[in-house]
Amino acid sequence: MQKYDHIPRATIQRLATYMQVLETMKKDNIKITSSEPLATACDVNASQVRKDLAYFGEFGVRGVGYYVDYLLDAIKDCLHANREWRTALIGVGNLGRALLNHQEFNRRGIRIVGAFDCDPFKIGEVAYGLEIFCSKRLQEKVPELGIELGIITTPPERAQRAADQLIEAGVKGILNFSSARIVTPNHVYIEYVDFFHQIYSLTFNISTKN
Amino acid sequence: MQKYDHIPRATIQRLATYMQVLETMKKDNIKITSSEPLATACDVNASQVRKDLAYFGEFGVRGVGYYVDYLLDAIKDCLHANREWRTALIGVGNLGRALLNHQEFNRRGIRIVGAFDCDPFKIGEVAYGLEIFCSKRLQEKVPELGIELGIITTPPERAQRAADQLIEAGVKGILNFSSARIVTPNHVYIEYVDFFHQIYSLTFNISTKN
DNA sequence: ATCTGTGAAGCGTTTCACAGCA
DNA sequence: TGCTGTGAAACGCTTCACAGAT
Repeated sequence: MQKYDHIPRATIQRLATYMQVLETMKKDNIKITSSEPLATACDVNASQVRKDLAYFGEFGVRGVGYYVDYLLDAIKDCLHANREWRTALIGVGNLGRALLNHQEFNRRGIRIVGAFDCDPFKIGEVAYGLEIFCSKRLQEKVPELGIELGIITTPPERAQRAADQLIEAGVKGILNFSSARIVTPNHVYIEYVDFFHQIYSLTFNISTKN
Repeated sequence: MQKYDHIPRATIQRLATYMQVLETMKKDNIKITSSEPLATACDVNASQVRKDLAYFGEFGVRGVGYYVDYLLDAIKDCLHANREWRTALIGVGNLGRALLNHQEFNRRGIRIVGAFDCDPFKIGEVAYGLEIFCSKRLQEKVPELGIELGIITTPPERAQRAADQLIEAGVKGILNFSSARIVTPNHVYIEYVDFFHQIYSLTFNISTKN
């Protein structure tokens, strides 16, 4: 797929942003765009957009720009966002339930097909159409349901154990919503969602820049 | 506070991570640490930790390391995380409700003191102890309640309008959970929380690195 | 004429290596 | 001796400037 062996992490993040903006353009029936408006919408430099895309191929037409539909598909291919990813969620508390009910996952091909928790009071309950299983059953359920991704929404003190269970069961990537840092082997990717980081970025900037 | 005029954005993000790790150490009754274990826990280089801290001051003791309590306080000061930030939330849907009920906000001094929505069926309802007001009343409520931050949990198509209302009412920073890109004037800071970016980072890495 | 794709330059962050201090 | 704090080197990402394509 890509032409280069290493692609900056920041490029991957931006591709996801371009995807979002292109989807909005598509909805607004915009057929053609170019690096300049795309860049403006994403708060980056126009050559940054072109360079990011160049890591993966040549998706534009010189003198014209980019066909929105085509570029959107191309970016989805780059990120492997154009297929389904079967996913397990561990920790059916407030946040877990909110995510189970979050329609955007389905719309984007992230299919949450298993819900797990270690609280005996929750096990067996059905939440948004999914039976809640004991976390110990990940071992059997991950292969059975063809699960590749895990989402952790447990309290922080249970996050590492949840991760260990996911890893042992064979998932390839973990999205961690708990505030705990987690150790994974090299072949299992981990990403953190901690919006307090962004909040502190706000409080820092507000307080510092006059 | 800080000794340098410009501090890398990445440094701020990492400080938030150090804070998290130090809080865990504090809970585990660890009194002294050093750049090496801190770095390992955060998946960064030890000199990165020292350099990040050096932007703000000298918080360590040569030959000894860092006193956990002291360093934690110092970092909180750097990020202005050691005071209350009165906050408004706009968009009381699933995600909005999950956040209103999220105890971590209180624990960290982010006080959500106003809930707003433009759906007439929701206005007047009480969600987790907060009466839901019409978004139009931000103008009056933001000064009245001393609100400085705004959290947007509306659907994407209403995000810009929500932001405009927050900005006009005088908030200084916005945390946007909707997938829409938002335009703000220079004096209003905006941060995006879009975990699909992280998901795509996972799907990309899983698919690419064999 | 216009906008992409890209080598090279510029710039900012990360890492190194070591002086400084307990 | 051990660990911090820091100038300097290394590195990688971003931006520029322009050749190339329509």
